[in-house]
Amino acid sequence: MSDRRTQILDAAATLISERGFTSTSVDDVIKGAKLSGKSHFYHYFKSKEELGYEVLNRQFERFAERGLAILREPMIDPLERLNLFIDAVVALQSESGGRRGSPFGNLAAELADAHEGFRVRIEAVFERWASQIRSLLWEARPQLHDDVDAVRLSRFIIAALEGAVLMTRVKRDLSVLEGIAADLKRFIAMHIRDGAVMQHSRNLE
Amino acid sequence: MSDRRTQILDAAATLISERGFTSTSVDDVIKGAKLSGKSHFYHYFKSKEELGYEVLNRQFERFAERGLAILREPMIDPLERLNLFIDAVVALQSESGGRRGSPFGNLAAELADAHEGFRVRIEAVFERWASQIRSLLWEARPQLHDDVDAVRLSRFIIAALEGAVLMTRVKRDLSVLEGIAADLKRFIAMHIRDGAVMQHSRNLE
DNA sequence: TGCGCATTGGACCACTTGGTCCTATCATAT
DNA sequence: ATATGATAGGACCAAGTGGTCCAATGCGCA
Repeated sequence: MSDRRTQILDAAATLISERGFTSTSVDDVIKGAKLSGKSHFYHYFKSKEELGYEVLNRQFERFAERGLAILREPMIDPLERLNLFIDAVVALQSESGGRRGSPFGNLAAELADAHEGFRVRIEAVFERWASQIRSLLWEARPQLHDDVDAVRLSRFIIAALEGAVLMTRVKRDLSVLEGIAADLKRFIAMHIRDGAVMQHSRNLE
Repeated sequence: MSDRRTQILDAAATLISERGFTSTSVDDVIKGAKLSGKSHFYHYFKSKEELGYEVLNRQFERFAERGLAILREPMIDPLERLNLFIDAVVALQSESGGRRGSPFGNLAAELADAHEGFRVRIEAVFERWASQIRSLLWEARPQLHDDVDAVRLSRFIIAALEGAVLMTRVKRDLSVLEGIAADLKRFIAMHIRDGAVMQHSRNLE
């Protein structure tokens, strides 16, 4: 992929995460990516919409590198991985100083009702995310109560994190996210079978 | 307050909850409220911004009627009230068929970073909401573990509900919200002191 | 040398945005 | 009778929107 293209995508990603999709104009993106003019932009993207879709994809891939990779890590106890994943979400949010949360949550709230194309794509993002957590829970099932509903629990985790990121943004206070993350871990721990021990943390002791 | 004013506010509230604040134009509101023209609108509101603020206030008051009133209900066991409150949020969402969630969550995601005026007002809404839950938890403290942190727990409840509403909107599936609501109740129940019983449900048996 | 893509730069398009201003009509309360 | 506020309707504004088109340059690759 050409250099310019990614440059445009990066600039757009920043702007969209700051101001939302509708409030980010093509001219803003052009300024942000230091292009010479409209023709230059439309040389790479056929419309603003297409730009948005590609930004969404890229953002997901980036997030996948950091967040989902942790969920898949084969050498660590699955439930331990889940905690690390939650920590990663907190860390990601910290980087922007508590502002601009998960780019998916933002776009979801902005466009879920208004723009079907985006809604479907965001749904797919959440689904891949959820399925990764589900398979992790499946892997951890020896340590979990028999009645744990992986579908429901995975949704709960995502919802709690998205909600936490949103509140953190509104309150401009990272400790909100930290507190919720800690509670979420406790909620997950609630599903652990009595007497079950994390396999890896035991080895480490 | 004049009839027209509330008519405009109602139309605006609907439009904003459907398409967001930035994507709702003054002309849209004028059409929605069946006004004769711009001058008619600006006869009642000095700017679109002011309109937005008043819509936010109204929406909060309306929500307060339904949701917060339940939290205050003096004749019901506090923890039972909390469950009823969660049910009310689910019911509210059901009315719009799983679409357009909490108007605060929507506006929060859209404007928290971009528009300080809205951010502050939304923060105030969440705070009043949280404080109502906090005082409920305080009331319920005889039934709760000593180490329950009311501030954190109240935030967790709000975050989980906001996140749940968001996911429900994205997935266009009300059962998502219902599942998360059920899990949230279980999480709250986790904080109940061993042997404690809900005062009122006992009376009813 | 020439082909094709990348880049530059700007004119231009129809349309929408929030907002102002002006005039005129109508009812109601003083 | 008169002032006040609601209603109506339209002209107008500067600025911004996404998007098109064109002409002229680079620039490397065959």
